[in-house]
Amino acid sequence: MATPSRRDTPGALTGQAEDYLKVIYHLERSGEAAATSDIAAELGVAPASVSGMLQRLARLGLVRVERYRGARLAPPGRHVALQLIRRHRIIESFLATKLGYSWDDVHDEAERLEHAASTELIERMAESLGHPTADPHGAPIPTVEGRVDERSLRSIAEMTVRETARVVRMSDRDPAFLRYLAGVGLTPGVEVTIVAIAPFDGPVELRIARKRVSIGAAAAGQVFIEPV
Amino acid sequence: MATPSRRDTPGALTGQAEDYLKVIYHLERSGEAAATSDIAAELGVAPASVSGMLQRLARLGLVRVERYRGARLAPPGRHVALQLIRRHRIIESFLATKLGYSWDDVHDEAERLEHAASTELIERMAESLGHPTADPHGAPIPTVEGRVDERSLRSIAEMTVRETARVVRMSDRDPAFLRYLAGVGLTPGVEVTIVAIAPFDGPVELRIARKRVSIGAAAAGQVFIEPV
DNA sequence: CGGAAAAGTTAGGATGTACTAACATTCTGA
DNA sequence: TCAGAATGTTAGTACATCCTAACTTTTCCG
Repeated sequence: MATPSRRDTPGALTGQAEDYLKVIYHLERSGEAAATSDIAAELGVAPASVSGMLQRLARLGLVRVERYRGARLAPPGRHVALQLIRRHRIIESFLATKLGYSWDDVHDEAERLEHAASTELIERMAESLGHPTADPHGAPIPTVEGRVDERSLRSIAEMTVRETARVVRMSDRDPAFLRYLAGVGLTPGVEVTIVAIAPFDGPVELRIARKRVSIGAAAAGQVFIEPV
Repeated sequence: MATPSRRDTPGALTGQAEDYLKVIYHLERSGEAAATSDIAAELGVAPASVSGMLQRLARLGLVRVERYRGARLAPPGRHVALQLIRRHRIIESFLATKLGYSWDDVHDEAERLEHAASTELIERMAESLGHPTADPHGAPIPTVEGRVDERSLRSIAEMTVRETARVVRMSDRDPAFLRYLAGVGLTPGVEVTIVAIAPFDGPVELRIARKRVSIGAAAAGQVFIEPV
């Protein structure tokens, strides 16, 4: 009856500590070390809590911290983060494909399940989905070995007039944003052509499957594309 | 990125506290208040830890404790326990039916997921299964309102020679025990007829689908039946 | 360049949960 | 019945995590 620990790998971490590693992973993608205040903002905790946790994670060999200068993942920490991201994206795919969740609604559920699901469950889900390589928002799913295609993609905001490209992915964080995108027809896989770009960060007008839509510059910067 | 809390209902409990309520629910089915040491044994914690937790749960109005005499669930605690059991059994059914888990292997996974899954996920699973009323081990699934058919069933050990009955359920706790039962053909739904009962708690010989098998008295006491 | 603002850390405390050791109560059997 | 066994509780401690308040370091701008 006691809740069994999920951890199949040695060195059990709590879900909290795991979340820190995931956040550091994402922040670090900018190239800079993850800043204490950014981690705090991302997790919704006080900066002081982050300082404390970073010391613990450093003691465990999961991150390298330079005092006053932020944190970077050590290889074992990176591995944990990548497996968590794998879990997250497989769960999102499963919920959307097998349980009728809409793509804007899968994030929070996955955020909780990724800490509780066993590796066996994750792999069974992956198998029942035919081992997908991207989640419903187009984010690439790391392999069991921790390989992931993290090319930095161009966004719609970086396209030029008359250019055509295929939408690859978008952030999964804000359900309302995702619903908006789906509403105007922007989902992974569709082709878009830039019709016009208003100056001074103005809206971008584009064609999606014969329809004209106009989206704000901020939104355009959150939708990533690749050459057709 | 912060792990969102599962709790849709007010008064969030941790998974640990929830486990205590579930254990008390099961122990209380005997009619007696749940004893500190029994709760401790079930959860794998020290009796002192149970005393502490019972005080907290009592303060929250979830259990009623009589010092030195054990705990009983208060109505709100009973509700939490029943919903947890509903979650557990729906998850077990889902894993077995939709993800190819074997019935002896679903318990631990469900034990962790029941604390992390949202009510929405549970209801989507239930729906995709056609709203099952029993889990793979034959245990009844409480309704959303908290109703559950908890008749106390007779076990094979209480049958008499030449009597025939249908297997309804068995304990889901020990995977090896479940594999053994499946091996001799004892699964929910099959009919058994008692051929002989050795005296002094000796083995019970029975016929299952034309085959003769002999099981120990202890095992016979763990397999529950109803009249055909 | 130097002081104020921003960012980060430490100190000290709260909560939930666990432990062991010591003490208290209840049960049980001769 | 009553003493020892069994059971339960309290006290004191530990750890993970959070907080606020006070302090330190870094950054930035006039």
